[in-house]
Amino acid sequence: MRIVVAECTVDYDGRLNAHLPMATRLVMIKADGCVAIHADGGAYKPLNWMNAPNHLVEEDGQWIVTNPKGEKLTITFGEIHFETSHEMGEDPGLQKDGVELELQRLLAETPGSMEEGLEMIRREYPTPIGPVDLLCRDTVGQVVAVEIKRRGEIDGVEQLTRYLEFLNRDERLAPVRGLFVAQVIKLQARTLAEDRGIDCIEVDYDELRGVDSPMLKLF
Amino acid sequence: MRIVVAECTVDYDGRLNAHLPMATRLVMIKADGCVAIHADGGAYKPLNWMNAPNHLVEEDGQWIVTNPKGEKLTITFGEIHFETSHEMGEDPGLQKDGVELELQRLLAETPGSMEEGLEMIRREYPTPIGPVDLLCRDTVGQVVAVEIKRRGEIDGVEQLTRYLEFLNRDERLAPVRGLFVAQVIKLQARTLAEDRGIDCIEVDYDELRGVDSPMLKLF
DNA sequence: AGTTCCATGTCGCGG
DNA sequence: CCGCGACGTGGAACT
Repeated sequence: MRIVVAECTVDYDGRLNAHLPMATRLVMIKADGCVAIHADGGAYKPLNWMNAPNHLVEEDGQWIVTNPKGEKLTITFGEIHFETSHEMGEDPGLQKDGVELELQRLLAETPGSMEEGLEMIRREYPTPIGPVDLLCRDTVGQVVAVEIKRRGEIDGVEQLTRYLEFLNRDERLAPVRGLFVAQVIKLQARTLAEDRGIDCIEVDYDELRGVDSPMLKLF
Repeated sequence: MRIVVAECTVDYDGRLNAHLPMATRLVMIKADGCVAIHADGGAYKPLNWMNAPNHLVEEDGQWIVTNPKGEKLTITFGEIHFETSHEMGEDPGLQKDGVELELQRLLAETPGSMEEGLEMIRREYPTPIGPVDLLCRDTVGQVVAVEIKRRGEIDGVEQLTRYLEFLNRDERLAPVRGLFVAQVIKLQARTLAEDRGIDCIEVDYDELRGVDSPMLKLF
């Protein structure tokens, strides 16, 4: 990784056009050739960047970065305050825990934890406007469409409503009932859901992991 | 801005849990206190980060970064290869060109480019739930509500649907027809739109700019 | 401060 | 490779 702290102006010409006036910034070039220009504040997102793969030409106090998509980034340097370079090697990568897919997997394994006696028909059940997270059947034989979110907001209710509309056109399934499941459901989402006859359930991630644990296999 | 190149492990405990094994990385601390950890490849996005405002405690080869939301980032250092610090001052910021507002302006000037004979009634036509991008009238005198996006997705169709619901309550306008315009319209959005009787049109930005160009003023 | 919506989103998965 | 949806979405504009 090459690191430069310098006065510079930057011009991006690609999906849109953007310009940065002369100021002191950090320019970072990673081993794979991607370039990022950071200000000393704001956020983790750089002011401007070019992702790999791309081609870098250095000339005359200017770097011209181009990529196969036809985007172009031009960095014009003024005073260079500092420059260094380091070999860092491959990164082992990030390990994540506790995201939506995990939640869906856990619930698919124990549908009864959402509602007594609920049974899985299929995960990711396809509709013309996208897959329903879970399709289940309840104790009286009615089909239940389940939408799972980590955080239950209005968008999720809208999504489930659309699925129900399509599913209910299928006479082999209708009438289909909706079930909105999340770790936390916001009041507005709950209100809208209940207004549409959709049930809401909050689930606890750690508890689910417990229910799902190998411990149970002891009994 | 403080820049450190070092061996480190990182643990994030907040909206989810994440862990980075020991490896050489770049740790960046900006003047506003935000922290980002970069590998030497991938994209511009850091492997892990904490946005301002937050609180940094240095102790014992460890940095512990916390924020008011209760998130916590722990960086544990091994060998430190390099460290420096620079004052960079306030950044003048990015100037952009060619986003959604521009698209709306161009289409408002040449409504006929969306549909033959279409005429503008008003831009940003107000409704109780927000302004409709364009309100037009077609060749047979019917009112047309236009929603413009750079990328046409399902959310945009929902938005237009809500507008139409309100507009059609106004007997001076009803019946109002919907028109969904974007540079690219995704299949699912198109499916939903057409299911609701909303027409979809894809427009080309460069072509519009051409139609709108000062060249035309020569004739 | 809370909410909504855009983004050069990025990222990962499945066809 | 493209399409599609989630994301610690982030970040800005607006209420």
